This record gives sequence, structure tokens and C-alpha cells, in this order.
Amino acid sequence: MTGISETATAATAAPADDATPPFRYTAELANEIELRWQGYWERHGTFHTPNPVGPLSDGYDAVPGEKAYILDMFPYPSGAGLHVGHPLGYIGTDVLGRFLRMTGRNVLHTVGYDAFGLPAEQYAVRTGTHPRTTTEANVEHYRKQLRRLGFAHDPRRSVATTDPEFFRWTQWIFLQVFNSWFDAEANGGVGKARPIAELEAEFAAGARPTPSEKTWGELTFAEQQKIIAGYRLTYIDEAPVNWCPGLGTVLSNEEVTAEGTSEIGNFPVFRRNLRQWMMRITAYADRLVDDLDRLDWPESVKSMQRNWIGRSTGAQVTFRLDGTKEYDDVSGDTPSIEVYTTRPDTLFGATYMVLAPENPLVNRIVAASWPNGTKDVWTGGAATPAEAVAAYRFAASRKSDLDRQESRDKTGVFTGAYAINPVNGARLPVFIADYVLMGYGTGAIMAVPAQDERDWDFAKAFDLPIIRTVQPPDDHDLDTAFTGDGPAINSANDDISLNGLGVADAKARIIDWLQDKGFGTPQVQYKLRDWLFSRQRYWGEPFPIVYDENDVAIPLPDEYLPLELPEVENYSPQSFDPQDADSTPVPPLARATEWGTVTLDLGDGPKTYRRELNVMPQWAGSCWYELRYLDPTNENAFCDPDVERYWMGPRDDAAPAGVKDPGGVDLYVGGVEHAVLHLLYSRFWHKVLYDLGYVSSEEPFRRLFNQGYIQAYAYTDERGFYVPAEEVTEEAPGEFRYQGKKVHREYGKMGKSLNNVVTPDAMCENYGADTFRMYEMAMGPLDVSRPWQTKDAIGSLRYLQRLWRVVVDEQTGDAVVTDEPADPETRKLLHRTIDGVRTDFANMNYNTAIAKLIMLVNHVTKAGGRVSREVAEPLVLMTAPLAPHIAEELWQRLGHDASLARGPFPEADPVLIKVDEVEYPIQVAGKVRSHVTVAADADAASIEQAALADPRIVELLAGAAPRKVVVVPGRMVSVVP
RNA sequence: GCCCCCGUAGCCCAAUCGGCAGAGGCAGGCGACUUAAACUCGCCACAGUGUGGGUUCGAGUCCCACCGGGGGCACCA
Repeated sequence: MTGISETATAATAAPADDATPPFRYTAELANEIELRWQGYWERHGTFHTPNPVGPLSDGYDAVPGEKAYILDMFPYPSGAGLHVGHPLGYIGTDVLGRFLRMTGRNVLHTVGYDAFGLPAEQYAVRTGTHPRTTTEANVEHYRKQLRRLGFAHDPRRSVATTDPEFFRWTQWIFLQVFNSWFDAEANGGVGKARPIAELEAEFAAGARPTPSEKTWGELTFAEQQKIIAGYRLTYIDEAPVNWCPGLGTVLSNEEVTAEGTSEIGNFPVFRRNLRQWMMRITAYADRLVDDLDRLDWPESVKSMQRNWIGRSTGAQVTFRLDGTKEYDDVSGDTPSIEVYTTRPDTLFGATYMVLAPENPLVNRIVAASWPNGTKDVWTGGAATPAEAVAAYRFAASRKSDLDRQESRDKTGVFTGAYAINPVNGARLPVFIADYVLMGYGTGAIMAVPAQDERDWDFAKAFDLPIIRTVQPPDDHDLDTAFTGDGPAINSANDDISLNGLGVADAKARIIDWLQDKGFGTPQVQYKLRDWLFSRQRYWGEPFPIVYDENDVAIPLPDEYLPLELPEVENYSPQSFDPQDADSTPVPPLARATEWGTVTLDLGDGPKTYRRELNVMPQWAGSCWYELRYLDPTNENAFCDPDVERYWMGPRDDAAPAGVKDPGGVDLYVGGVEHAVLHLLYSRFWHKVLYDLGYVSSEEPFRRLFNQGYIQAYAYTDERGFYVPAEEVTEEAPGEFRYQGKKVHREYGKMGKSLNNVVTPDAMCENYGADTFRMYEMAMGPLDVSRPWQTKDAIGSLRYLQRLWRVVVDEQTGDAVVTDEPADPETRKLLHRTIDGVRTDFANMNYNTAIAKLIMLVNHVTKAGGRVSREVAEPLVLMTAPLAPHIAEELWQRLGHDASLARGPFPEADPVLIKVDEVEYPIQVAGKVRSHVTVAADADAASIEQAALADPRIVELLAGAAPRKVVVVPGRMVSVVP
């Protein structure tokens, strides 16, 4: 925890002094007004949003219009508190929510806290403070900071994932997932989750055969459960996982960077086989990809998810090994190699094969000695294939993922074995090489160097033949592979010819043939792996699972929820040397020895059970929090189905034509960094809940918007130390000084270590929350990143001061508007402004809305004299979503008793927006030469006539008839001489 | 290496379907107010749209190439 107001602030609004008029809108006055109205809103429950049914339904009958569910990605409450970058999205959603509420919508908007997580735990490890203590203090601090900004949040709906009343349902949902399996046949092959009980019934009835000799009834409970575990949507598996000794925990694939380090802390991550909880997210891979098309999301996020799921279609093909070697060591069968390929059309061009070094098949196929025809480069210098393979495997095992990436040079050794190409009987030498990964496909490939760059490189390095089976275009560099489309060549046997076919047709033809002959089948592959769900940490949700004497995982019955964390002496997972790949995780809960075993009566008398000692990852709570906001006090369900249907249910009119609306939150705003973590996990959980009938929406977030980041300049002195950014001055363009000395400017994040943090607290103190909100929205469109410049905020303060003076006399504090009507010009401007501001707000174009408001204020200010109420009131109302406190204050001073939170919002008179005359620019030879003013409803012919009659144009044409005249009604006239 | 997004005034940003490059703000200059300064108010100036081609009557906007910035992916067969 740090002090938040220690930041020095050089540029601030000038303080009020004796010379300042007594009722000027200064920072001091703004602060007084803001605190007062925040108190008012809280006392009156102004932003309590009614549900259609249930305990929060008070006031629902008075709701005038449609609902709108607006959501921010909830924050992790860190000890450092907020800086000015954090609230950007929250202000954006607040402005929209306030605007919609003023126009009659029932707006649900609140904020909660993603409060389980590593920092509080690491702080606990260092200081012994319970993570709950730290977390609750941080949440309190965040609440205060956010409250000060005047958000129209429903405070009753704010939850924290660490509340037992919240994680009780996180655990409950986990159990629903545990008690479900994915029936891929269901729903016309789309597949859906179904209760495990239905699966057990199928086994028991014999409708589904057991994978053993015995019938279901003959199997023991433990044996049955072992079979069932292979179906559950969450299950324990011994599998290669990402073990991060530096953090003392395992991590999901999504939490590991491409460099093979942990996303948090940047520690090395190692692949280890460990027993861990997994979530069968891969069962949903198709739906997760396909349903992206139904979402109103940024294309970049969609493409990141598509990429992560990595669906590809191709074929699995069987290559028989050349049967000259004795393979009767195990089964007597001649082994074969299964490969996955997306290019079965290139089968005729396969010239060798590669197994991943870790592929278990390697042991069986290694030849006793180098066969005839073995080239020197294939042997790795070893005397026998076995030696070469052993040496290569050893070397490969020593390479980290990072090492593998650093060099793309192709390495490998020959196994001494040959496989037979099913399409032409060619003998293909089988290699092992680390460019083939065990974790994808079958861990084996057919290599087609002519149509694959990697295979090309390997073939060149190992002197292997290259056969082109797709005709490259004439301009193709013949020293490279050709991976594009083209007619097949060299691709025929006695039975089938692909020659002349394009890639797609050739694929279809050969797959049919392979299937016909029993050599292969069509196959879909995914990069997505199951989600590793357990963590060796303390500060997370405990699994509601116990184990019986046979190690069978038993779900805790509902009445045992929430299962709370035990008190422990020491919060740290066992700590390890970050480089120690062979260490083994030990969860902190293992220290709670009494808690770890428990005697329960789960139906067959009291028995002793062992508890699960891992906890859930931080993503668990954020997988469903948007549902809890809807019905936060419900003790019987995570959310009432009627409430969910009202706020998130699918609606025909919410999707573009031809798209079946999946439902979900109407607008979800947050940073792009969650593109494949939170946003993929929560979609998965939501789909399970949908399949099980708990929610009516198929997707959690119908529309997603990524806000930009507020970045900041940082300055280093000649020693390289960061100096306080707020005290740096620009002496000349590009020349920056701190205390007279030159400093060097950098651009990037805002952070304590860069000495450039500006807090919302400081902005409120020096300008007021309304100015701060206004400035953040005026800086540019919400989705664009921009640099923070504290001094620029003065412009927003000036606007609010002018608005204030429109209503209030700075000397007396009295309202000064007149009841005289506005002059026609002002009235027209007003209605054009209303029209534009409405559109801009609805599209979240706040910067342009602000520009229009400033124009109107400047217009009436410039005119001098008292401003008509007819203009002043709409101005105040239109400013309200952006700067709600001053707007409430002025609204009251204009004589209104009620809050403006529910409107009215001004409406533009269509008659007044209409223009009756249009000034057309006239271009001659593409250059603007003159202007002519014509009635707005004039037809093209009369516009042309007027333009050609213009003296300047007559002069330019000098009597010649124009070759062509282009008239764009409402726009311009172009004359081609 | 591949893919995506963005380059408009000193700075942050506007500019419907391709139709007069400027809405707004900051900074700057001049002036009013002030004993003075700050605040406030008024007025003013400032770019031809990263570069080079192309399409068009007309290009900031569309197409191609390149340069600069940001992001994603990176042996996924």
C-alpha cells in the first residue's frame, strides 16, 4: 500500500483567492458540489436498478424503457491504488449508462472486485498479514477512489470474488461442470453438456457399452468412477503441465508466454508430468470458434481466439512400416505411423517422415544397424541408429522451448527405419527431429518438402529428394517450397489421379480414396489444449472435492458450501529455485493438516476423507461474475433464471440480419490483454451453464469494446534515474528540463517506478472529478491510446466554468438565466447540437460530443447578456452524463427538485435541424473555383443551372460548353471543361 | 518471417457514401481586466493529411509499393 497523494503536482488549477469571484466554479467549489451530490445519490439510492423479479425488484413497475446491461472488466484491487489510466473505461461506460438512463432505459451498471490472486498472497508471505486483510483494505481503498469519481453504479450489486457468498457459487458451478459430460452427438452433432447421471444411466442400462469385459453393475464404484472421469468436463489427469518453480505453482497454457516464461513474474516454466485438475475446454473448441461469428467483438480479439483455438482440417493417414525388420518384440504386428496432415493432396510428394523425438513409437522402430543407402549426414556421426537416436533425444530434452525457437536450423537423425507411402509404395526414410512436436497431431508427420517450407529446409539439410506435386506459377522462386494453390502434378497411381485438380478438389478426392482403401480418415485438429485448473496457492477458491480411501474424487454436497479456506501459519507454497525443473509443487493447504482430512457422512455413514489441497486459478471468479451482478443477494441460486433472461437473454433485434443473437451483456468494456484468457474461459463456463439450462444466453458478452490505454511520458536524468514527471518543463521543442537540468524523455506506461504516476485523487483535488471525467473523455476516442498531459485538463475546467456562468452569477450565486426565448440562430444551433450529441453519445464518440457542447457554450457566451432557459437547460442536461455533479447542481439551481439522473434528455426538433439553403462548392478541373447558394430541396438540374450561371464559372469556361458536369445533391458541383 | 491496426497543425484530436482539410482542446502571439502576476475573457496565427505511384471530374478517405509507430502469431504439419 502506498500513499496516493504523495505525487507532486506542478500544473494545477489556480486556487481561489481574494480576487476570485465568490461563486466562481473553482476546484474547491467543484469538490464541495461533488461530495454533496455523491452523498445525495447514495442516500436516495438514485442508481439502484430494479430487477424484474426478486428482492431487488422495487421500482421495476416504473421502468419506462428497455434494459441495458453495461459491464466493465472488474479490477484486481492492487495495493498501489488507481492511477488516471485505470478509470478510462469506467468513465466511458458511466457516460453511456447515464445517457441511456436519462433517455428512459433501465441501466444495470456496477463494479466488483476480482480479489483472489497472487499479490495479496505474496504480501502475506512477506509480512504474515492474512491475504483477506490486505484484500479487504485494498477493496476499500478502490471503493473510495471510484466513489470519488461519481459513477452511477448500483452499490448493492458490487461483489468481490473473495466473499464467501460469492465463491460459494463459484464452487457450485465447479460442481456442475464436474457433474457433466460432453455429448458430442447431441444437438445435431453440435454437442452439449449433459448431467453425468444420464451417462451413468446409459452405462447401467447397457445402452452404452463399458470399456471393459464386465458390465456396469459388475464394476466396483472405483472402477466405475475411473471410467466416468474420462467423460467429466473437469477431471484429474496426469499430463505434461507447465510447472513454474519460481512461482511454486503450475500454470495454464494461456498463462505462459511464447518465450516459455510465466506471464506473471517472468519465471522459467518447465514441462512436467503431474496430476492436476483439468477443464475439458477442448470439447467446446468448435462452438467457441463458430460462435465468434455471432459476436459483436473487435476483429483483433476474434482472430486471437481463432488463432489460439487453432482449428485445422485435414486427414489422418496411416503409413505402414517397411516390414523387413522383426517387429514381434511386443505384439508381433508390424507397427505403422499415424500422421496428421492438412495437405493430403500432396501425399505423392512425401519423400521422408519425421517423428517427434519424444514419440514412444521411436523405440520400437529403431533399426539395429544403418541400412544400405544411409547418408552420412543422417547418422549424426553415431555408429548405430540406436546411438544416434539416444544422443539426439538427450540433446533435445536439454533444450528449452526458448532454445528450440532461437534456432530454426533443422536438426535430426535417421532411425534406420522406412515407411511405405500408401499412395505409391515408395520407401520413405523415418527421421526424428525436434521440429516435429509431440504435443500436436500425432507427433509424427509425412514430409513434403516441395509444398512445405520446414520440410524443404530439412530436405536441403539432409539431402533428401524433393518432388513437386503442385505446379508453382512461373514467377515462383524455384529454390523454395510452394505452399499456394495450383494444379496438382506428379500425383497419380494406377487407381487415382489428382493431376490437374486444384488444392481443395485434390484434397477431397484423395481423402475419399484413402478412406475407401482404409489408409486414412478426415480429421480436425486443434491447438487448444484442456485448461489446467489447479494452482498450488493459498489465496484462491478451495475445490469442493474430497477423496475416499480409493482416491476417488467425491463432490461435496451443496450444504457444505461455501467451503472456506483454513487458517494457516505460512501462506507460501514451498519455494524453489526458479531454475529447478525437477522440483515438485506442494500446495500451502498441505500445511493445514487438520483441515486436510475430514469425517463426513455422505450417505453411507461417517467416513474419513482427504480434502483436495489445490485451489482454483484466479480466472474462476471472473468466469461468471457478470451473472452474479444480476442477482447478488440470491441465496438459492447463483442467479434467478428470470432475472438472467431479462438482462442477458437473446433478442431477435439485437443481432444483424442472418445472425442468431446469442444474448449476453449488451456492452463489455475492457483492455485487450484478456483476449484469450478471461474471455475464452468465461465463454466456456457460460456455454456449460447454457447447456445445463441455467442460463438462456449462449454467450456471456454480446458486444465487446477494447478501450485504449492512457500512457505517459517519463524522464530520466543523466544518471538514468527517473525524475518526477510532473515537474519537468519543456524549454524548447524536444528539450526537457528538471530543476534546470536537461532530462531525457521516454514514452510508455504510467508506473511508480517511472516516477510518472498521476492519481485520480490528485486530479479530483486539483480540478474536481467532473473536470477529470470530462478531460479523459475529451482526449480522443475511447479505443485509442493516448499520452496523459495533466495541464491539458484546464480546457475541460474552462468549459465547466463557462457553463456555470451561463446559469450562475459569479458574484451573487443567483441563477441568471432568462425566460425570454432564444434568438432563432441560437435555437437552430441548439437543436443541431442536441441532434449531434445524441448520436455521439450513443456511439460513444464522447470527444466529438464534447466539441459540440463547447461550441454551443462558446456561442451563447460570446453573444453576451443573459442566456435563455430554453438553451441553458438542455446544455446542463447534455453535460450531465459527462460531468454529473455540476449538472445536478445547476439543474437544482435552475429550480428543479428532482435529480436529472432519469432525464429528461433534450430532444431535437426535426424542423429546426433542417437546413433550407445549401452552399455548393463549384469545382472546375478538380479545383474549387466558386460557390453558389441554392435551396436545400433544389433538384440536380437547377443546381447545375445555378452553378453554370455563376459569373466566375462563366468566366472560366469562356463560352465553351463543359464536357461534363457532376452534381452531387447536398455536396458539390464539379465542372469538367 | 507472417498477419492486423494506426500515421492530419508544436501536441491531443475532427472531417457521413470518395465531395470546400478544421469541430474542439492544450501550448503560442496580441489585447482586455489587474498596482502587478495568476485566473478569467476576447481576438489571431499555425498543417495540405508519413513517402512515392495509381484509379477518379474529384482522394485524408479506395488500390499498390515503401517508411515509421503499436499489437498479435511464430517450427501447430
